Amino acid sequence: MAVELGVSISTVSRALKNHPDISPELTKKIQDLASKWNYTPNPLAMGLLRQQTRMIGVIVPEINTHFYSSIISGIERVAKQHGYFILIASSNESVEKEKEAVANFLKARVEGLIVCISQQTKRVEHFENLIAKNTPLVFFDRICESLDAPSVLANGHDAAKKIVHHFFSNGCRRIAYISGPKHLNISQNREMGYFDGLRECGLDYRTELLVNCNLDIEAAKMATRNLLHLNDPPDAIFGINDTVAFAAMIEIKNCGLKIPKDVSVAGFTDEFHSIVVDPPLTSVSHPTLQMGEEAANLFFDSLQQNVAHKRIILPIELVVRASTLNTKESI
Amino acid sequence: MAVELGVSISTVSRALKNHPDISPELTKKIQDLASKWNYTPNPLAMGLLRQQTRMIGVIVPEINTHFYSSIISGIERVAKQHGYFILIASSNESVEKEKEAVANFLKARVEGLIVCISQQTKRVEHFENLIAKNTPLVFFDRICESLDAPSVLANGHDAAKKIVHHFFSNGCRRIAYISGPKHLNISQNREMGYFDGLRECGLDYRTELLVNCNLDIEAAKMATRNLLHLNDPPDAIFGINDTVAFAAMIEIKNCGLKIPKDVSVAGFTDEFHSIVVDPPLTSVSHPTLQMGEEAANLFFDSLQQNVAHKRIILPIELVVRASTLNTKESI
DNA sequence: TTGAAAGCGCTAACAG
DNA sequence: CTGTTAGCGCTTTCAA
Repeated sequence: MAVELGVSISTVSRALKNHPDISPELTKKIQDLASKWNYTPNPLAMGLLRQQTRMIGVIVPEINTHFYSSIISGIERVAKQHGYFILIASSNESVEKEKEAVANFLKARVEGLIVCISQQTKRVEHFENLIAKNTPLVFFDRICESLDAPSVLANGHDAAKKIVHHFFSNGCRRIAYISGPKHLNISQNREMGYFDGLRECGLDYRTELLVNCNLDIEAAKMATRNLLHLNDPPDAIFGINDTVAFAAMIEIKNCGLKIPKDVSVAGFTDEFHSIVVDPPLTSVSHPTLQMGEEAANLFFDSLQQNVAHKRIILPIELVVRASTLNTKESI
Repeated sequence: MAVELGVSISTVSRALKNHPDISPELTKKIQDLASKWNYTPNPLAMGLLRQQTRMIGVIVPEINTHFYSSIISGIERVAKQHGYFILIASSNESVEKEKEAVANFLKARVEGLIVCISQQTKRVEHFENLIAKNTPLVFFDRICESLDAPSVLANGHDAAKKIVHHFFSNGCRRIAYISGPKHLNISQNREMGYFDGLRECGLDYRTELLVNCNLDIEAAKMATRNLLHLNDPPDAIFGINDTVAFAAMIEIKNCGLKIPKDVSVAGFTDEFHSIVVDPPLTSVSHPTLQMGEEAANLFFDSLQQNVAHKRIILPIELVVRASTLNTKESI
């Protein structure tokens, strides 16, 4: 401490925060010395005193996908504005790892959590505990419907509906949807949109064209293969996310079929990857950065407990590219 | 504290760490109560006492790319094994943001840093300071050659050489290399490999076929366009990383040329994206997860200061796919 | 075998 | 205007 070179310890503390009680000259002298030694207050001491760590725990199913890593970017950006750091853990789609991550974060005394639940997560005691303890908790994308917590989602219902309409107006009549695990809200929302879309287009819902599969490449490839081997195979496939959409594209090509001539494909995907695949993929924009930012905003809102638990539903936009642009013979 | 329900505060502390001085029964009683209340020691108090935070700062140019996010995964994995957390900041390829991140991490009292420098970074005082203060510092992928710090790299020299040889044996004779900023070690290493490869194949180095560009999509597209508009345009392009390789693919197609018939393409890319583009991209495997793990290992080595500063060079592997498989007419 | 007390770095009453 | 003191939660000598 700068005690040595002037006065007492608390004077320094006060001077550093421009306390009006300290004489301007002294204040200046102390501040100069502090910046010369580039002193910064020890956050551990502060944290201990105030019982706050200025850290947020973030749990995602995977770190190394564009989707989650851009959401993390978004969270990081607003966390930084508030002078907070984020700690990141990935559940690898496993409930056990998710629970473990929650426990670790609690040990580390994060001030709250921002999470996207794992594919496996059905029981949610580990989150109920947090809510009971009044720990700020925000969900994004995949949320726990049973829990009263703030959350951010993309409008999957609208997305699926728009895609069905788009397929229909390009002549597709046997529209398939590869969905995720049934219990996930994202699966359900998009399913509802799919149903509504079909109905509005006057198409019948055919059970075999809606498949639920795990959200990984292999499962999605398998699902695609099964669809293509139906007696009356689909002429369009909508994938619940980019993993699924890309897997479907790979598999369609493997079967010697052409996109979009034989099968149209669309999915939820980010700009860059949609362009880079061939043919460019018609997709619904996933507003990832914004989702991260909104999630972080909700987090800081609930830190200050100044709001009811909001659910933010982000609008999506259909971006039409070559993977669906065709006129099917059935027209 | 569990003082209330038994004895004194230091007894509890000891019991929790199975100190031999405490009677077994008391120990058990205390531990039971602790786990019932699920007590965990406050890391802030511990940190304050021991002057350690068990946090590592990680700085990457971007979070939301597969390359960096998988490296982060790798770092996270071994950090977790050591009971450490990682804090992440992205420089967005800007030196200023990089410096800011270093300063923030220092304020947060991380125990050290693991970093991949930004594209802009030429002057490195902000890192020299760390080394002077004996703060553990590890570089990966893009390193500061002038600094004596442990680091992990992929073998870019070997990669470039292998790619040139592969191009050559498929009949390519006008092999271009789109490199990054000259001052980056990754640009240089791959350039050297490019030169060596050309020499070994008996090809002349032609200045106009080696271009340095910034590592973003637009710059890479522009560089590709320029190459394609040469009087004697290349019949093969090697991109320094995936951003560049994909940008080149997009641009080649935009010009109405076929891959690989007119121009072969290869780059440094991860498995998944290489497969998903069309045609599948011949590429050098980027051992990202491993790079992250090794970086973290080096970090913990230098925390215990028990080693000389190592440089780890990870082997790479050429994976041949359709983007280069052809027989050029010149054969 | 256990308790008391100091101290990690800092802030904020409370005194002067 | 400035100094003293207590205390945030914990470990660790030093005493008992």
